[in-house]
Amino acid sequence: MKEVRTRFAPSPTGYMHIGNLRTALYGYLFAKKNGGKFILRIEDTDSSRYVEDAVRVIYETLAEAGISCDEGPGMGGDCGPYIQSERAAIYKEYAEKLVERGGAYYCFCDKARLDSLRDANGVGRYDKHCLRLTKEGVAAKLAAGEPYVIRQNIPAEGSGSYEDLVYGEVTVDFKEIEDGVLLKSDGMPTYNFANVVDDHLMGITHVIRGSEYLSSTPKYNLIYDAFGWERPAYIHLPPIMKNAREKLSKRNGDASFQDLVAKGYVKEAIVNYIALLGWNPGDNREKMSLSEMIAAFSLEGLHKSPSIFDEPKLRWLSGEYIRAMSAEEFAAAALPFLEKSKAYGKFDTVALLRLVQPRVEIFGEIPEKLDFLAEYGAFDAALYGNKKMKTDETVARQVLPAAEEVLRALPVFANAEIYAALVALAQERGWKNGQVLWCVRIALTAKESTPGGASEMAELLGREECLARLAAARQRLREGA
RNA sequence: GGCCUCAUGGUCAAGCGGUUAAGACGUCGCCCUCUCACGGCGAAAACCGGGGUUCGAGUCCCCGUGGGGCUACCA
Repeated sequence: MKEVRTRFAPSPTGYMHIGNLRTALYGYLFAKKNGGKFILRIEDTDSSRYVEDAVRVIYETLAEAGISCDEGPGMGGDCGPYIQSERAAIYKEYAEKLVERGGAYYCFCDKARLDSLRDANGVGRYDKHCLRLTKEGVAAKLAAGEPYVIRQNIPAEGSGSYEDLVYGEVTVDFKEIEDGVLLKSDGMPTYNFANVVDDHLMGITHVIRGSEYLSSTPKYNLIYDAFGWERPAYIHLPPIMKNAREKLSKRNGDASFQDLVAKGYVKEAIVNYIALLGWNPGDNREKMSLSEMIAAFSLEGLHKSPSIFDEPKLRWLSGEYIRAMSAEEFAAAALPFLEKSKAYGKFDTVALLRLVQPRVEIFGEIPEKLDFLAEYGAFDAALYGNKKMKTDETVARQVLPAAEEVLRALPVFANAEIYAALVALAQERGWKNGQVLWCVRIALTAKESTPGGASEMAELLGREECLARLAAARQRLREGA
């Protein structure tokens, strides 16, 4: 059995969007599942669309996603170069061969003539005008230096069929296909030609790409056939949608992998989630590592219909990853986000992390969860009111001074001790635990909800700060009365 | 417009002729609980429509409807 070789062939036009990344991921999973190779190829034949830095973004994104390439630009491999703009001579050579084999022909028509072939709606197809040129005629024009393109010679009759591994049999009538340009007048190939030549030369066995190529694949097969090359297996993938009618795209301002990482989603969770968009492992597993995905990957699990990117579910999965992290792993990943919090540096970092780990789903939530610690100030006394805790401003007026005394006298100022002391105080004075704990927590934090209870907040703040805040809160209550 | 293609809860998605139509996210409720969160339990929620085929159809076929794609010297 031949070694499986798949490729990811992005064009460097900007961001690496989620759909693209999923295509890369499936190509990688399929190759690795079958003990094969995963190749990266840069499709930059359209110089007008080249975006500076885009290649770097592709490398970085793949690396961050944990997808490693076996061959590619700067990575070695026997089928290079892996950047199409560096392969121009190869395409020219093969285009000329294809002409000799009758699969293509020179075309010298200018834009005006091409435009005249189209109706008001821009619909119309090339009329094979230049196919009628004699060999000598072509040679003469070439010698005269006339600009030209090479067009594919699509049969006038018949149809092309192939078996897509996810969509099944696809058939397209040749009369639906135009004699498209294979080699542009600037000497560069179009995607329609370069992808075939490269996939063949690079030994690609399984072409994995978006479903937008579903109906143009028959014309690629015509090229394989004209050269006498073996056709690869095709695996077309449905798009990932933003909603029912719009594709996820940079144009729509939708998040890229990098954007999601910047928002604080766990990288592994993003990769895990997009793997699940259009594929399932055959059981109910959802949280899977890359190696588990490789082991479970199968074409049977691929879906045909588009799927909508659901950020809430990604959030949940990211949260699952965060909760599964060790404290050290969490600290390492969370620190850049923690540093943006106003509380950072003012309190014990380890304690801050411990508070927040079970309470965030993405790292980006960390600052907002902790900022209040450093923003303590006057607050509405109505915050003391909570019907379930059976507490209000009046209760607070009694509780706070007593709590202050207890905390001042406490020998060890730590969570468990503080909690025990406050509960004991409640017992002693006939208050409900909640009345004491709620009032103290509110006085200490000025927040209705906090990432931790009264005793945890107290420990974090430290005795001195607690006493100061309690005193201040008590003072305000007095003024309010 | 023509051609290709898709169609199970709000979302992801199991199902491959006979099921009380899984599961997950989200939503709601309850429990746990020093608030929040975590965790536990539970609920509501789906086969796009119409024809066939069949004893029997979410599952097969046809038509319609709706979505996506292609129809470039973009990929």
